[in-house]
Amino acid sequence: MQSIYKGKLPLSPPPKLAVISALDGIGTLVGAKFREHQVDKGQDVLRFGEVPEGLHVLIAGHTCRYRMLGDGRRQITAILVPGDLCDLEAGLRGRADYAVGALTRCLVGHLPADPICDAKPLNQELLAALLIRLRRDEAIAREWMVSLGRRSAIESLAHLFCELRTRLADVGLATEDSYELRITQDDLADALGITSVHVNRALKQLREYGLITLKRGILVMSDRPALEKLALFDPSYLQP
Amino acid sequence: MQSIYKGKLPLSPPPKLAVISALDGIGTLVGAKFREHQVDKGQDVLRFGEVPEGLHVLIAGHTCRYRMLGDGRRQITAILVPGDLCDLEAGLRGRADYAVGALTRCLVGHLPADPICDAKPLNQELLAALLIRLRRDEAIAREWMVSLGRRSAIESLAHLFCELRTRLADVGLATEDSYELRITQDDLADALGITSVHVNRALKQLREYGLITLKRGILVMSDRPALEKLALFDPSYLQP
DNA sequence: CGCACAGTTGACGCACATCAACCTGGGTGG
DNA sequence: CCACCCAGGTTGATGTGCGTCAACTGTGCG
Repeated sequence: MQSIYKGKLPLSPPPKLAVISALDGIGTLVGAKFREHQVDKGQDVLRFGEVPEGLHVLIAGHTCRYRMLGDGRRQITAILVPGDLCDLEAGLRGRADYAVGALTRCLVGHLPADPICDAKPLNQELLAALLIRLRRDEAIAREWMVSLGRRSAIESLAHLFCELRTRLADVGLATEDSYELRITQDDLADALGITSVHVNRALKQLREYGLITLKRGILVMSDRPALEKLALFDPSYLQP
Repeated sequence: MQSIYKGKLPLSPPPKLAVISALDGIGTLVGAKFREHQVDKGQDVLRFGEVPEGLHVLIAGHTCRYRMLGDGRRQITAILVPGDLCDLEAGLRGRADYAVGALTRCLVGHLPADPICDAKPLNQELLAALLIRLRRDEAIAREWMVSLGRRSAIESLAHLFCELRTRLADVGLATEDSYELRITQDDLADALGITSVHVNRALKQLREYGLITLKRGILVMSDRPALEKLALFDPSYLQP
């Protein structure tokens, strides 16, 4: 595991190979030219209601899908890791019913034309690969609903840490028990449906239990089995 | 709006025409022979971890997707209405990471062979139709996450009622302000991530505010605009 | 060196959970 | 046809996990 950011800018080469290989079935994309650009923390990759042009692939950093309620309440509905498609199904048709924002400074690949809808005849392999990703996204969404509805704050937090480790390990960005996580407690709170104050207290608990340490953006699972047990984590939903 | 059930058995013809027409793009399915069978309340249409054979279409009644945690906690991750595919993406490959259960007695259509994966070359229209449904399912899941994480109990309940009205109206099973809803408070609780006692109190509040009545399985929205406002309901996520 | 943002902590309040008792209506069987 | 039965609904009393408010502390960056 290496830091993506040395100093201010992500000038150290992001681990592209692993990420690109994560785009397995979407390999055709790699052939296509896609333009990389940097997005600052807090910026939107896709605004709510926008009709996205093409596809956005996250290459380095973390983005999220989120929705706002009129009075300022925010719910993050997905946290994306390198190799993920930010606006997976938004590109399929119509305007997005969610926004995509950057949780850290990140590097995003942009494919201007939409290769799914534009290609005629439809690229079958691409479509199949897309279906697999849609399916995985939905499985993750289901698991988040379980956390939001039926897990306690500390269980939800532990579960999120376990899920992210698995997903990051899939693209070579996590070891067996650690990874880089530079997301603020405010953002974690909006993902878990609680307040940042309570995220802080739950983190403290996990630390006191000797399950994790989280310092300077590096998460270490000191006792991963115990953490997974506390979280009621069953990774089968993440398998292809 | 007519009752599906007269007496004990759903012998009155379910509103098949509307439901079938809801299968728009999946019209090819209608050509195929699919076997109808009845499922009693509480029975599973698909068990957790099972590899589903073919597809299940809900024709009458309500089913749900749900997940159990080891200690008995349950979270319903989707409520399905006639015209919906119960195991939409489960059929695409592999074992289901959720179960599908009947919330009321229902009528389910079963297509034994999987027309998506088996057909070679892939049926493009069918696939496109399936993508649209996947996309809608995911939009609904996102909105549920917003409810679970950021709406109060009464707002979530109101929102669910609004969502179901829209979805049922799409298949001709709801008027502008009423529909049949024979789901128990226990099931509503597991969908909303709260307890049935609290569902009861939230319902009482909505009744006292003059927004709804719910008697003998008939939900009437006495003041739909006010209900939608309370729920922070924006139906755009349900549009195709 | 100091600003600004993120994290930390304590006191207190509320939404929702828990427990337990009681009600209600429609289905069933004698 | 009535009397029972029991799942589901209703209500009150009390407990608690998380929210709110507010002050303070670290830490990275200009």
